[in-house]
Amino acid sequence: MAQKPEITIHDIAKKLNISASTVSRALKDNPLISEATRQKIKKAAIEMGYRPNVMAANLRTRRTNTIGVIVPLINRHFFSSVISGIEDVAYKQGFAVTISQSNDNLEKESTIAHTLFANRVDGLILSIGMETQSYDHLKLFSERNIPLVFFDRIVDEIPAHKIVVDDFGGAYRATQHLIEQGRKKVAHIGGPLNLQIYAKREAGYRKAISDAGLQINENQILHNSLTREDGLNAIKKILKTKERPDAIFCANDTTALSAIIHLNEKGIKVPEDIAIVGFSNEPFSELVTPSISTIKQPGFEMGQKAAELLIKQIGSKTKPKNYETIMMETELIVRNSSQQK
Amino acid sequence: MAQKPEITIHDIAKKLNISASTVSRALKDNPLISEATRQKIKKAAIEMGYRPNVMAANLRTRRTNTIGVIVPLINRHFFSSVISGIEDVAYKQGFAVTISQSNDNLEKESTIAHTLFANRVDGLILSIGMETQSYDHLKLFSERNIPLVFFDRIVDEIPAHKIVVDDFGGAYRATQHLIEQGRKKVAHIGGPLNLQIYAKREAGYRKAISDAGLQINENQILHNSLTREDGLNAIKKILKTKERPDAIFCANDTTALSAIIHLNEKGIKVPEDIAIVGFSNEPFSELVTPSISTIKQPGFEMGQKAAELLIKQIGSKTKPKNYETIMMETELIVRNSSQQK
DNA sequence: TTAATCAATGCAATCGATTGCATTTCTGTT
DNA sequence: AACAGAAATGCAATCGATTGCATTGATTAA
Repeated sequence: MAQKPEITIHDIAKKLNISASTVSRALKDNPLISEATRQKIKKAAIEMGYRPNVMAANLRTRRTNTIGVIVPLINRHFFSSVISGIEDVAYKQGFAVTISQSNDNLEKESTIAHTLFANRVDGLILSIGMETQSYDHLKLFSERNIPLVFFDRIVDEIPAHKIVVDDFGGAYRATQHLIEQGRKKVAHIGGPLNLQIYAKREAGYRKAISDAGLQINENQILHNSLTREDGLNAIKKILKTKERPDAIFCANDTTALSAIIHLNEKGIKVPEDIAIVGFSNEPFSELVTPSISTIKQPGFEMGQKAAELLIKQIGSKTKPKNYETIMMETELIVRNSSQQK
Repeated sequence: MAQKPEITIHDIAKKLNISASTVSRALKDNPLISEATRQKIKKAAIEMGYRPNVMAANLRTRRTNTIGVIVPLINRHFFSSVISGIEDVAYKQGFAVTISQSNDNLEKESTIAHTLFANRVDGLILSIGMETQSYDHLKLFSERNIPLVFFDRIVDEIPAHKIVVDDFGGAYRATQHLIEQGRKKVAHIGGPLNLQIYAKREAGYRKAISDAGLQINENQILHNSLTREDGLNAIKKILKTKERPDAIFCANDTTALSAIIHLNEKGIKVPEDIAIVGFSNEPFSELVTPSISTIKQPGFEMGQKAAELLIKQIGSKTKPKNYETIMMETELIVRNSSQQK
């Protein structure tokens, strides 16, 4: 199949009447090799169209200089920001990054993890899917001491560095903001509680309500997978409850969007009748009418931090004695869905 | 560093007092191996926690079962749809997919291409970046007969299968639609002409105008990189021209969005004063007010098709005698930015 | 001049799985 | 019991780069 034959260091060696070891060293700028031969070898390598076979090198060195990244969905703004942050740091340090998406599907997540493991990535950065409640596919990595860094959707049970945002604080702040707008009955559309982030967002919401001396209506706290459709079902359900709320804190922007669209259609005014705050600052949140108040997460910086921690760990021979959990600050962005002009 | 030692087929072989070749064959379900030994070996493999070293196998077989994908930006809806389509087909056929983004930056695109090449991906699917005008990094692949499939932003000079949408037709249809709304002066915000897609969109636009017997105002055809900012500059420039247009065909939704937001701010009514059509059907296009009329591209299907063609090519020993260019249909979606209610 | 030192290069094993070919072990037939 | 043929297994080379150790040649010190 190959028309141009593969050129190996042996071919270069033969042509120059030297040994393959010398070629290998010269190409790696090993100082043992004299300047003259180095030049000669590099010149020949270029002329002959030499392309190193990374697989062979990796096999020998047991390193791939590759970082695996698994996210639920690559086209969520938050996740793609994190990926950009990871790439930013990784490329500068000479690591390649291979990105995969689990589609929030446990089976696919597991397949990907096994593939990355089998390909011997030097480390893994991931945010688990919504379905993920068993972690065998991740233990693979910890058992073999392959560095692992979680971000956002982390797993408590597995010791590793973790980068999270202050979900509790963000949710607290969001809810408090609604209360400051004079709202007394704040509902909540939340995510699956097996994911810590959603548990924390709900906790922050609850704390803000009780700190304000208000009542929680348990019928108006819903849990689902936070898709567009889930959001629609949730808002419908909420509207059917006895005491209609005057505000909703949504655990993501997608459900906030569903709610707004449905309320618009029903002629229920946002924010006058029902004020809404979302979470994540998806790009669309500023484009809808009314624009969505939301919590901004520093995705790019999280990615950078994750990559830094991972690469540091890859570089060190020993297991870190203690694992850090880094919590990044969030920011409340007030837009029209929660505040009257 | 590794606590659990790596288990190889040799370890299994030693333990069972058989040869490594038998182990290798058994694990690959080679029919040469008797059912009994196969069972025994698989059992031992699991017990001992064997994990195949893909690098070693790849080195030997010269295949990686991996497809590389390079796109300009992973968080564009169109591109992520294509990626999902690729994954859909690839995973079913046992291929891993590694995704990279060039950020429309030639240098990064080149680095990625070299990395993928060095890692011996079995094939490459890509859509080139806006800056890409030299193709040395892609010739790498064609020279070594590594299958290559382009989609959307293709390169004419390189022989390969290509999947495109009917940009000309889509643009023609979009412009025609504006004309059907009674518009006589249609401006165009276009992309860099070194990319065929933008050249074709412009051509379609021009054809529609001339077919309708209307005049083109060359001052009102602008070219830029189609970012949010570029769009803003473009609309400002257009508004300054002598004869203000009554419609704009934008080569993507992002610039359509910029235009709409700016016009909203200026109090110029969309679509009454200026009607707008975009391209790509980004998710936000239905969310803005007014919602953006646009051209929908079948991203998922394009990805599927690209993966199919690529995998077929990977499987065959010989170079295809002729390369296909598959053109997929687009669909005009009429929303409020171009049609009064 | 000789031994000691250093710089430059080469040898050969190694990483782990695969596979063409050789060899052993069975099975059935006469 | 002997043998052909099939079935199962083993041997050893191979993929291409890396690297510890040995060797060569050159330089310096004594």
